[in-house]
Amino acid sequence: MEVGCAGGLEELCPVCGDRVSGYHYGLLTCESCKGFFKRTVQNNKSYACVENQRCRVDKTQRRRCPFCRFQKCLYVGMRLEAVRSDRMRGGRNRFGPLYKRDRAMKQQRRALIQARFPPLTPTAPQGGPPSAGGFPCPPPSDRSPPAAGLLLDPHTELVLTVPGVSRLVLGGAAPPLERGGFSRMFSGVEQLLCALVGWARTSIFFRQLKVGDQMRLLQGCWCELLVQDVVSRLLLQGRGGGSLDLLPGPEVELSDMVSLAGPALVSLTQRGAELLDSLSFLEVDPQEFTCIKLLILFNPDVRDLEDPGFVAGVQQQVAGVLRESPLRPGSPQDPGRFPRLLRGLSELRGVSRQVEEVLCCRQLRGEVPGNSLLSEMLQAGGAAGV
DNA sequence: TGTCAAGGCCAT
DNA sequence: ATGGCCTTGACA
Ligand SMILES: [Zn+2]
Ligand SMILES: [Zn+2]
Repeated sequence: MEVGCAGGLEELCPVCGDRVSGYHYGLLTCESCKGFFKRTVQNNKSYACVENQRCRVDKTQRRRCPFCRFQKCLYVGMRLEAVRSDRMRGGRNRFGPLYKRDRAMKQQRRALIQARFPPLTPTAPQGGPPSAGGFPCPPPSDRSPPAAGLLLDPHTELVLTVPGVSRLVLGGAAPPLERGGFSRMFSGVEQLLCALVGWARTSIFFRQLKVGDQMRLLQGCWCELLVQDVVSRLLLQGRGGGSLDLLPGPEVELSDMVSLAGPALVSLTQRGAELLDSLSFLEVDPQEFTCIKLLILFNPDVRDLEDPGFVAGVQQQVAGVLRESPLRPGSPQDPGRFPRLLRGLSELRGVSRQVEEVLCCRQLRGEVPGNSLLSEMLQAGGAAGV
């Protein structure tokens, strides 16, 4: 458990809460989680959880369930790529600059905080906000414009470029499925998933949840977020140009697709096309897409939430913004628009279920690498019965 | 040349 | 299998 060294950083390991010993595989962690992550990835170990993937991982219980420990490692952002397959020692990797920036950021923030509050600052993020009433910044009193501004986080406009995902998820399968096709898509999905987790964690409401609830929400909606992200990117990029060239997939004939990928992907492709059609007709704008993303994330129906009331509260607020937001400055509010958007959302959920099914099949065929975020998400979803 | 994250070692 | 401590080595 680490011999105590005075002074040093007062930072805690995001996985188990033990003392941090430096940057390891992408972020500050303790020595034991560093070793655990290394062993797991190097030896390609896979664990099973005898509970429901919800075990507490802290300094005293971290050895009890390696599955949940590793799941948390991935969740907090430890990077598989930082484990060297050639086992080369020493030197620096491509995360060096990231560590440097992170250090600078922390120091800057520390200085700022100390300047403001000389003696105080125990750095309290929040315990558990009660329910509906406890929103810190925006009392729902104000009218729509400021509320919208507070709800939308700055990462909204982040555009992720993930080659291959849009075509494979919504546009059917690329022909060379057997060699490289899926693994290319997998890596795209993995990156996107990682980015989506990062996006969620920038949300101020999301950060007020306990980590357990954060994970439960993401395990419940990762695939919907994935689909939504791809859809919104296609629509926002495609507007202005010819619409939706990507859709049937320029390279693959429908008949080829049936023989190559089976009917499941074809029906998925068609549903995806329908979804894109209806949303493109609605001309959903980026702000609305962000609201939809938040509605997807804050789903109070997810099982076993510790604080479903808070999640429901956020959901209602976001829905309110979406319902009342003044759309284009010129056009009047259309009272029928909000229901149509919700209808689109439920279509999206249907597509998501099919995508998840396809990915799940891939996993059963052993095509999804273990030790991946995608694999963890699929396992959690399957175990929960969704 | 010092730094410090990667991998290795080995008592527990 | 775990985790505290050791060695390595690209980069500044
Ligand atoms: Zn730890
Ligand atoms: Zn567990």
